[in-house]
Amino acid sequence: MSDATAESAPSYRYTAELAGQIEQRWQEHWDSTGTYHAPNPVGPLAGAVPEDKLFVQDMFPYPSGAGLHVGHPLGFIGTDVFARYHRMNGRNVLHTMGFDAFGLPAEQYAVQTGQHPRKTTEDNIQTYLRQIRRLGLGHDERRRIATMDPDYYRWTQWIFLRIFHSWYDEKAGKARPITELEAEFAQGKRATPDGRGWCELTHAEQQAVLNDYRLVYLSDAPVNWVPGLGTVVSNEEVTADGRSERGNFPVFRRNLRQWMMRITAYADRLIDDLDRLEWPDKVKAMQRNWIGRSHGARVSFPVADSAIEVFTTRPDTLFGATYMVLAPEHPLVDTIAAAEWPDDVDPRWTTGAETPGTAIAAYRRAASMKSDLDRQENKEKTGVFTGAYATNPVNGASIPVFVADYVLMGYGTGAIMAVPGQDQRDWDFATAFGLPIIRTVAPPEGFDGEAFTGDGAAVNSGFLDGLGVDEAKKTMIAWLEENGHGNGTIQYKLRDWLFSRQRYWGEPFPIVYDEDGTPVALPESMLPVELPDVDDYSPKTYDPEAADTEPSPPLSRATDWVEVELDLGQGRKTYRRDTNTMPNWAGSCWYQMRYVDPTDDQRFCEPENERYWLGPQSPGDTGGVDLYIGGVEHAVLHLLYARFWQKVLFDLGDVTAEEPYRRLYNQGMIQAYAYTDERGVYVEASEVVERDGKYFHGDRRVRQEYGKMGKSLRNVVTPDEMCAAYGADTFRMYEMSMGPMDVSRPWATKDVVGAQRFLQRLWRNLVDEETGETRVTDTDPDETTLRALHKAIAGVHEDYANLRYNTAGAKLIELNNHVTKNFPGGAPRVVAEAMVQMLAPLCPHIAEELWSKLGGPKSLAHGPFPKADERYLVEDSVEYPIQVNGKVRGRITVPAAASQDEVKAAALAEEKVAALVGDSTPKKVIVVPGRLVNIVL
RNA sequence: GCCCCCGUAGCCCAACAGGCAGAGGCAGCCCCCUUAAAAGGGGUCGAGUGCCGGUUCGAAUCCGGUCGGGGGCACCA
Repeated sequence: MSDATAESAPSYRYTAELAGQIEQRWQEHWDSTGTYHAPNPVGPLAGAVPEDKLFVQDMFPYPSGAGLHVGHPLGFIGTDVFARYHRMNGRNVLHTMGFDAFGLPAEQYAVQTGQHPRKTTEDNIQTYLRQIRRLGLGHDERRRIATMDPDYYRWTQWIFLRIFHSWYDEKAGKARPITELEAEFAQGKRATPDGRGWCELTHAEQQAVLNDYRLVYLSDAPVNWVPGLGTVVSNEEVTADGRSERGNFPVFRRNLRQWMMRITAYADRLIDDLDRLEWPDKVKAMQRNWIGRSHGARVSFPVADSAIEVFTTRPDTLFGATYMVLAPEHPLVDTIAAAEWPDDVDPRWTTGAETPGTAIAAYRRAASMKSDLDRQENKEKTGVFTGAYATNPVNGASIPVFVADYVLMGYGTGAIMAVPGQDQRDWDFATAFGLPIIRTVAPPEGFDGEAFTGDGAAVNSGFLDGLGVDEAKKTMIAWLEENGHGNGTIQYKLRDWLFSRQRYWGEPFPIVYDEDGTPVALPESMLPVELPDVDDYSPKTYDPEAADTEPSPPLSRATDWVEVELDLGQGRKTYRRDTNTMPNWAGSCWYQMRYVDPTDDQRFCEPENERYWLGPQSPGDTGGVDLYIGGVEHAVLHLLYARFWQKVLFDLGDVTAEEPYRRLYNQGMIQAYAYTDERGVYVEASEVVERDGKYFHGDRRVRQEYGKMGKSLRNVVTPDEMCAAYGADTFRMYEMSMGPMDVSRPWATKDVVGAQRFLQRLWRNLVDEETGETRVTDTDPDETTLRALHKAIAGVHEDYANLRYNTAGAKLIELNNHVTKNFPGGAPRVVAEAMVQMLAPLCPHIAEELWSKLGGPKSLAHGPFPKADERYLVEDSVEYPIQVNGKVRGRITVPAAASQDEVKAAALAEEKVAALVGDSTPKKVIVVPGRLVNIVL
């Protein structure tokens, strides 16, 4: 048998080939028997549902052309193990995966090749499906969805209309149907903006009023226009240096008529409800930071006939406001600017210009030409005096008003009161311009910094003197409100969500415009509004720097589609369709609900099914997906938008869950080494060898880098290669044992063999490699083995439940090593069965195969899973290490039931310890039950 | 600049809630099987927890400082 070639491994050794056969066979079996179908309470997928359910979800992938590398499935396998563990323990588990199918790459490919994005995307989806099927993921494939399917985006459009037909009632603190607002106007319960009666307004005027309340509304406010992409993008899609996240093009602020989602109405709830979620602190912090709630006051500073409104978080420092600053774009700049400089003007304030007017114009021009990057990198304070003076309301002081670009139009009121004593930016400006600095909070003794931002007693502040910062703020706000100079207020960084894109490959808006240009919502019966075919998929793109260009979306050129004749209740009329598409985030804002009811054509999700899978599980619970795994890169965008939609639908009574994702878990990134040669060109990482700590590609010395896996770095390893070389179970086992799920770590192909060897050993303990027959025995395992077994069972339960797959795997290896060592003739049946059951969540195929070899009745997918017997978890006797002054000096073994005094006596009697203690009396003897004894001399 | 996370054998990682630093894997070393080979079998070696200080009978674990790595935000008033 052993004298032939390399093929001469025993016929039933668990090799990659055998693993592959087993895996394919079981995948087909699962498929054909619908093993992972999870029944719904009602509807097409209805079945008998256990009360105990679990909804596990992966952040669904955008199917890119490159397919998956080994980093992608980490989370997919993680959710699968979790799902399998709970399914085996009797829960009704919903786990599936769909595709975030709209997106720019397919559209760009279409622009280049003319291939319809749908075709590209469908092909890519097939690749993804092939790859994930090979991994043996237990998905309910009946629930697969793709956001580009009209059956799916019909409901995305439907939800858009629900939001469109709603407004936020601040008093009630929730969204309500817009018809109720309209009724309030019509009944005169609510005044129109200009005081006319509702009936006196034209239809278009009425609609314009309602537009200002709708949760999704048309706005002419400044948006981020990216000529290089030919589209606008949201604030969240603009990087810190003012460029587009996609394509890295310059972004320009332009006033364009666009759809906005009134996410700001939910700012408080989006922040406050974070406390109710089981999410990583890091993600919560990022969301809080993004929403940026700050408490403070609005204060009005009179200047000539008008007044400058400022927002400040430090009203307690008002007495130290020695000047004011307006953003260059602030509308009041022109109003208040003086015609001439005052006689004694500081030359630093004028930039040498003849008049304030010319100085301001020059400064504005210079500011507008500075890119955001320049403004950021160059923090030198610049500015120019307006020639005007404002009055500080607390003390009547006359303070100069400047224009400076360190104040941003986009935050607060675009104007500030400057308190150099308590704000470093103001300090810097004041120093550069020779402005007075008044401290209003006493810094601690020995403070040698500039602006002091800490807590302390108020000074130079009239009626605030002596108060701490918090108390002083309250007192000042009360004073401002009493005297009509301002009021306490809350400011947010969060802006409304720009919701239109000038692209082809996205959801069309279910909106048409009438002859007045008033938007009209299409009735539900006309959904979906399907994407028309076009000749040219590209929006008109421009020179990236051409700020003054206009968006021209591809749909606007589908003239037959744009112009429609419809009867929308006023007889047949011609309307124009909205030619924008929704942003890529729309489809992922609600997909968990469609997973629940993927084939329902009456509702986006049947209420009973929603309540069962996503509803609150206890009073105060937010509801939502039980476990949501994905990368931390979606911390703000997707997760904030999805929470917002969820809350609107909750307010409208469409869903019972207040939050989409009750528990969130971020998987770590699998990174990899990459190598560059002397020219800096990447070489194939798999061909690099290490010699004496140096790296070589052939004979050439190469340099090692560490980072993401990517085609351009030539360091991609695919799950396909790994499955071919080792089998899917080995690959799964390896990925899960590399470390905790949330830790990023380097990929190491050479380590995969460890997982392979484990499975081979386990297989060999149960199966004769020569004959394929089982070799389990019916002998009763000894006490030690039973203890090892039940300890493993208890530990593995806990590890699986807490996503600690690396330690669960280690415990299985440990147990298997015990079997190898103690049962060379084959594993005792009870141990073998439990081991296979415990292995199943991690390595489902080999577990199924072994289970059936052991005579298990059917698939292991729904259990059983072993339970630990308490009897074997408690020890009869315990070994105590004896420390003398904290160092281990000896050991004793005593019955587990021994009292502390008995343990103490035994410890002191121990030979080596007794020698050390000698005649002296120990100061203290500490007995930690079950752990150790420490004798302090 | 502000905020957050992480530093344990050559490498990836364990150590429940302060209690014997090691569960597991890779690599190394030794032995076995083999004409030979290894994705074969058995065994074995290996760090005092980045550094300094504190609390404690006892610190990888808690506290303060410091160094190194990673991430987020960034003229947000």
